[in-house]
Amino acid sequence: MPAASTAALFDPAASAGPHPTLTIYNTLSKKKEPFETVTQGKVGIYLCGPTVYGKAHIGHMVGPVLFDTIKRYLTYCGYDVHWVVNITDVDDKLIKAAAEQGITMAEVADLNIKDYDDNLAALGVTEIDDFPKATECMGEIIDFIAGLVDEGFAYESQGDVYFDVAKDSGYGKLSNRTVEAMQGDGGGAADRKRSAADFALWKNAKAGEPSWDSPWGKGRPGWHIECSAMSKKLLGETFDIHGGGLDLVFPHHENEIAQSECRHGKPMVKYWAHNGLLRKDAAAGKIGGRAERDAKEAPADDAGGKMSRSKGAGGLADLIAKQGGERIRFFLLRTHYRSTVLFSEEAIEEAAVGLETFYRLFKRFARITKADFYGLTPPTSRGASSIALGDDPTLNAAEAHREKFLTAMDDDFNTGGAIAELFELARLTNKYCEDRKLEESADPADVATLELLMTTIKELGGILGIFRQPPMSAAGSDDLLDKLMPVVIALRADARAAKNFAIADAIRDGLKPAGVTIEDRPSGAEWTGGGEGAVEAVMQMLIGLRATSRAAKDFATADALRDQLAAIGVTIEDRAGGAEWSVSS
RNA sequence: GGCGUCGUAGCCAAGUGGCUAAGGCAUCGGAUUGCAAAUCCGACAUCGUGGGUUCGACUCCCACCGACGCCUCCA
Repeated sequence: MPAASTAALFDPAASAGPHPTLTIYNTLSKKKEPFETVTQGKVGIYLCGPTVYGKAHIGHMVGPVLFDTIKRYLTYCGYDVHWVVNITDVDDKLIKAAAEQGITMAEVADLNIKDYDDNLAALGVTEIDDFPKATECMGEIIDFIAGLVDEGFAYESQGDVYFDVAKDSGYGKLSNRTVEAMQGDGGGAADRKRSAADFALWKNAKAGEPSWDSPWGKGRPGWHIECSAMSKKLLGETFDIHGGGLDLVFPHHENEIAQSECRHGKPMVKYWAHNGLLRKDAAAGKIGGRAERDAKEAPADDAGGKMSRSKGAGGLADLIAKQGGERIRFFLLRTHYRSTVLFSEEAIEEAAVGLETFYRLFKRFARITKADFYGLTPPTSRGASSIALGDDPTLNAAEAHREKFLTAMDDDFNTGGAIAELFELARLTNKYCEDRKLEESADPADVATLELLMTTIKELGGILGIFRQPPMSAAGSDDLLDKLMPVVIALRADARAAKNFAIADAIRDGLKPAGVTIEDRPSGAEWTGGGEGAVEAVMQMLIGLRATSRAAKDFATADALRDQLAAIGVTIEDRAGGAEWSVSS
């Protein structure tokens, strides 16, 4: 691959022209294009964020996770990236929600912004530079509209201001439609518009609505204008990448282009990048879509089992609390961003099985080297691989996988293809540990090689925004379980040493209902799992084991069990109807 | 109706005009293990249907079938 070396050498800060290997799909041209920035070395990204009238759903996270990954990758490639995500905090639905809840629109917004931020943090979305709110950019918005009116691209009508679509010869180019083909009836404001396709830049305030002073009287901005005004303010009149869900192509982004390009007389955006939408199942529409909302608002007639609104889906925050953000992020990144993804908890859990392979490898690394995977510090730029090609076939293979990972990312951010290389790297590393029997003895050279392999995994995982820190355990940690398990393991080790495999196996099997798995290692057993109800299940297993031992007159085991539990403050009392356990504080 | 996207093994999912069609999950063998688990090795697809272009297509074109999105708020 001759391209790899030149790609590694390309320095966006120092070199002009397109990136030699990186391509990005552009919705406007409908093809992949070489990536070339507006300003040498710098990238401006604008992502349409949420309208914060309600709690976020999983669909709202696709764009942020994707663009967080894109920013990480571009930064890794040497670009100086500035990423903006806007918050729409003035809108009909917010006004409605405020009225229903008896609080102000700003309070509705604050509540939901908090929820949104928490969700982003949990998914490892940490790279957003600016979070502008529409209400905080009112001056820029009004100026923008005034400019359009002055130049004849917009007109006032009864306190509203509309964009005059007929004045924009390019209108429809993003969503590939003609003004004639627009079938809308113009909505409720049709009588105030020159054409049904015209859209509101400014809406006259109705009584009791939040409003701002403007040259056209009190009112508030239309939906699309804030993005034109805020992107101009923060990224300039022409910037590099504009993102959002595919459902925003029309009318939102079409209207943004119309406003900005008529106002500035130059292209607004170089690359329009749209992510695919999430669906619940093959026959359902997108998550959070109209069909879903209609179902939610429909009267509750559970009788027929219409659609799947019952199954305790819970909110996004609940999902994150249950699954953990890294699983969700990994799940989203497995699929190409422009694809539709069928979303379900089962699908997340299946993806999580693969993720566990990495977590086990991290533990294996710690076992061998006594070092913490999360403490490794990989190179942060593309040109600086930690691996130098040489005679070691394992390292050479690892570097080849690294190159393939980067090639996949270069190809329109193909995270799915990139993840495959991560698995290859894990396999290679496990095999290295296996072949060299590193768990038995590892000389410094072996450890050094192993560290290079693990560092590469950390480096590439970091680009995807994963493996940056230990994942939160699925259901929170449980102190008592942490104390209990060493006792269980010691008990089992004794049994194994005494070749009492019946007891050893009974312990391991008895742990399954608790969701706890034991893995025997030369260096001792390790356990994973747990979760809600695990402590009770483990205790019941121990109580059962003790009863069995006593019945078999194996008082040594029974007593050892009770004594060791007592040592950690857990007492077992034998009662007529069975044993009870309690914790002394 | 208009404009788009998509259809790859049991499931999820990359990718390519000709070289072994990635990877994950599941399954089945083998190594390893007291037995397991984990790990490693191996097995497992001719790419929706029908045509066309081509020396050659899963990859390009056409038609059809099916799914989904947008055309109204929407990540």
